[in-house]
Amino acid sequence: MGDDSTAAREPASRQLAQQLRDQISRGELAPGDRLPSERVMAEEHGIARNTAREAVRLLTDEGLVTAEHGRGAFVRARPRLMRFGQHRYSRKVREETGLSPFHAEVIAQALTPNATLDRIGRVQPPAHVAERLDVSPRTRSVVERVNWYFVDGEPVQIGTTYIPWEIAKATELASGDSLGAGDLYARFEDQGYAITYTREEVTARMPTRDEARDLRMPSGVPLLVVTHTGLDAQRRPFELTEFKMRADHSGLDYTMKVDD
Amino acid sequence: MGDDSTAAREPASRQLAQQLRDQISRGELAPGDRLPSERVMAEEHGIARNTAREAVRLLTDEGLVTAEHGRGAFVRARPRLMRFGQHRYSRKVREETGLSPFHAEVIAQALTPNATLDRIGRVQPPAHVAERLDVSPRTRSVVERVNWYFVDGEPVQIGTTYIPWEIAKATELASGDSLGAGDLYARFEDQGYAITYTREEVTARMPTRDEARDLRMPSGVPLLVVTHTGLDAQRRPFELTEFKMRADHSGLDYTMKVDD
DNA sequence: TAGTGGTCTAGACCACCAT
DNA sequence: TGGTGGTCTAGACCACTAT
Repeated sequence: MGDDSTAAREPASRQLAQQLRDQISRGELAPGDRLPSERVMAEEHGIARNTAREAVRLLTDEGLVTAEHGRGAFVRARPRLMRFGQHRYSRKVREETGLSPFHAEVIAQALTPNATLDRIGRVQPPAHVAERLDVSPRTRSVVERVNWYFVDGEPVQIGTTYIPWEIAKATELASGDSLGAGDLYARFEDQGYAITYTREEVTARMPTRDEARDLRMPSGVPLLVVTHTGLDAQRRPFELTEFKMRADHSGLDYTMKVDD
Repeated sequence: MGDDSTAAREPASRQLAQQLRDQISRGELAPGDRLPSERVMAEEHGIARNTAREAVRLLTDEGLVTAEHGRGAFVRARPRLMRFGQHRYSRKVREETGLSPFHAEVIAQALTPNATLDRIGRVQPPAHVAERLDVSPRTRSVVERVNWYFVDGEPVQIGTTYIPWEIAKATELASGDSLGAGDLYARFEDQGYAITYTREEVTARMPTRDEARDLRMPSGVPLLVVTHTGLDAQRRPFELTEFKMRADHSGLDYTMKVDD
């Protein structure tokens, strides 16, 4: 802060946190650098280790720093932000590359994508899914496909796709077999559902412990939750995917026409 | 957890946190309920107060609980989520209601909106703004308008709008006077810029201390950051607004046509 | 093995809120 | 005033990483 009378009223842990924040913003501590150890900072500032520890915690909660057990606390390097927009559903992209939207987007950024089908089954849809897909929530009437998405080997997104059973049955969409060229949306087109509109509902929240573990998320990183509904030319919904993305790796970028 | 061998390996603070999580998800602790005090939980579980405190902290970091100094720790009530979409820029909505996009949206949800112009000035645009507005970053060539948005008296969004000086000069856009009927986008239309396309870039991150204070954000709530660019029919950018929204109050809801 | 962060103890005092 | 969360101390042992 610089102002003595103000600083003196601040708890020691916050003063130390502010000092570290300043060093980071001035570049004295660069991304990837290790902070002094808690014990060292405690001794240097004449405070208890727990107080220094609290300072580091404040910074990890802000997403500025990540602590690694046994190694130290490091200034977070901002990974390249991948931006996903509505053109990931483009037919042209699909036909020209034969790739899924995710693969096309990641390759376009000169990184290495990978996706795996983690789980597939026939389930009762959650209420918000049933509502958007216009199916009954009380029957096992949708196929659920859980996909994990990786960039350079690191998991960055988990996508759960729900497809009405009437559409998916007797196709690769329900069987778990390879989806073939053009991936998911090409198979929908085979069934007469060409994706024409997409509704994207976006929220953010902190991950649960399980989500943080699955996506190897450092603390202080929120989850971006995108509920995507695929609609055909008649605006009939035929597919819903809920994406959970690490907000430090992924963002969204939509360009759309404004309603009249 | 229920599984002794697993639970025994979990630290006491996490075990207590999990127990509280379970009580919340079972409804035994309902939104708004106060948790037992740290001292009470410590005694009941035969642990130190700091250990019970750590359990509560884990829950606040997940956004499940908020602690209030001197009062207690409470199960967070999920406020109604407001959804903002591209129709907030609709000319029809504007002309029929005479309201700004924000006002129209909040009133539609039966809540009370309020917005104030906090600051206005002529500045050098930040690099990402200059790039998107296609103006030079080295001159004081954009008007910056900082608006605060309130729902039922609570601040929920801060929007910073940048307008090229050539467009804003000699209009209410630059003077800080009332914008009149139809608000911002009606004034752009006066200048020959009818909003036709909108580009919306969405990311999420934890708030800084200042942002958390300004928006009175409890810990464990991320910030949704939306960079909106307004484009006319020729896809010329004429305005950029960066919204910072409390992710627990606001979400986004876009429906758009998929690119060919 | 030495050094790091992760967890925990058993206290203490302060700041805030309700009564 | 008594109870709450917020901060702090001065230790301790454990779990993990690197050498």
